[in-house]
Amino acid sequence: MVAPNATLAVSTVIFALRPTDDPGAESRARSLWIPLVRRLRNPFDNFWALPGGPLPAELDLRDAAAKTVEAVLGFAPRYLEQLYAFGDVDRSGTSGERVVSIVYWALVGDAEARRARLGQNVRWLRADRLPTLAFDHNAIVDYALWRLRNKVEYAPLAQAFIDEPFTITQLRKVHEAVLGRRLDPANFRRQLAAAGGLVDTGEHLAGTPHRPPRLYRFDPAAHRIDQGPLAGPGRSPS
Amino acid sequence: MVAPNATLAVSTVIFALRPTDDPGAESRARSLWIPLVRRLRNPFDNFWALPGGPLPAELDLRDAAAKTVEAVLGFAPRYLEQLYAFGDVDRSGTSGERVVSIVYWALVGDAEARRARLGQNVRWLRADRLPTLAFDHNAIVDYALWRLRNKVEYAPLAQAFIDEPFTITQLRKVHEAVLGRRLDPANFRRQLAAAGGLVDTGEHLAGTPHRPPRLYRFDPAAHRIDQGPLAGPGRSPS
DNA sequence: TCAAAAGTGTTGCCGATACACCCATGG
DNA sequence: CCATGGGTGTATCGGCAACACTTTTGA
Repeated sequence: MVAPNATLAVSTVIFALRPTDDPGAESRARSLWIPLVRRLRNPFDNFWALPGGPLPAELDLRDAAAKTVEAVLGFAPRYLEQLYAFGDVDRSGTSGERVVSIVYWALVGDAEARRARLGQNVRWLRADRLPTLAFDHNAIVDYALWRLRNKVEYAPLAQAFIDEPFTITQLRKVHEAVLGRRLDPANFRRQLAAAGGLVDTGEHLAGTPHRPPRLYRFDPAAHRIDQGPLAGPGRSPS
Repeated sequence: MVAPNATLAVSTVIFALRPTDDPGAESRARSLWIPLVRRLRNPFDNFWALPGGPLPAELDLRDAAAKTVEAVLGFAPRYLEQLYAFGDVDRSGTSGERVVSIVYWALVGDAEARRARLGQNVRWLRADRLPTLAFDHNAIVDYALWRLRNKVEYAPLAQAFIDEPFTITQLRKVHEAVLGRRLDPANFRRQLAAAGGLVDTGEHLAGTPHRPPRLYRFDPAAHRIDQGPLAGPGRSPS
């Protein structure tokens, strides 16, 4: 038997799509936000930090991350994937004890995030305009953002942000918010159809000022999202 | 201060290219091999396992993985990247204590691997024909193999297996061994040139029974390989 | 009937593949 | 001069981006 040799923490970068809330932006524009927790002790007292904590002995890593999301927002994430393990000796600051953090990233639904009641020391902050965070958390968020922006282009992640049924344009707006650029509606539609898994409900969204768009769902069987090496089938070894 | 809550281990999947050593195969064919360590105690007594051990308090995660390679083979890896953190509660077997393993994967040079003197309880095994290993190590190796085969197609990994200078064909043979399929020599050459970083030494390899092929190097400045979120520049956030 | 979004069609470009072909050397 | 691998050229295919165009609704 070997003695424990470091504190193991699990933290989570939780992404939600929320109104941009910017003086210059359009009123309906949305962007990526992250809930962060204010630290109440040193090191980094009063700095914002990723939610998380020591790994509970009875939980798998993934379950610990899911539990963090529940604790912060009150509901489960729609998507959850391990990001990276950060464990440099000096990452707790010069005087702190050594902590190895296994970081997950999560996506939560639009409607749920709107309803969430955040605790006293929790606040939503824009993912791309963060202040200096505690520890190495700025670098961690940047990496999670990079991963999200990459993966959304080839995996069906965007569906996690919105409810079913949805219109193609709603899904496109999610992609545009994540990627930060406009996408061609015609080509987006074709790519989406080619990827498979899209199911036409036959219904249409009413009340728009223009032609009513079709409403779609995703086929739950097809295109399950890979969330790690043991979650196959998907991109992982079969 | 929080009490340590689990044993943290670092293990490494070390890939080397070695002669296939198969009755049916061509004499010059090569394939992927991994050094494994025989366990000398329960659980999984006498099973083969990935090299590694508890995280030393004074080492970064990456350095711990590099040190494992040194300990097993006697030299440093040419490439090293974090693979995944495995930490399910029951992964140590039903009776074991909980261990969270942060797994790295490494590539080592051809010539160095040939010279390596393995210890008593270490042996090279074919990566794609492994027996049942200890713990969840079969799944880990499969995931590392999947990652290697993916990444070799878009990142300059193959150079890690061979010495400079090299011929295009030598590099192509590495790709073919890793991917397990033939590649078109003409197209491989063009893809490689388009990727950039290839430097013609102006010299030629003599002694072949046919037209002497050109010898190349890689430009060390260009195309540094991304080995994680903090190793930029590369595919990570800049 | 007009504005604007939904949805379809068409074209051109670029990269990858397949494969024809010439080059250079040892035997 | 022949066999063999080194190396270059080229036709074709398919995916993707750009954008023209038609459809459908509310106002």
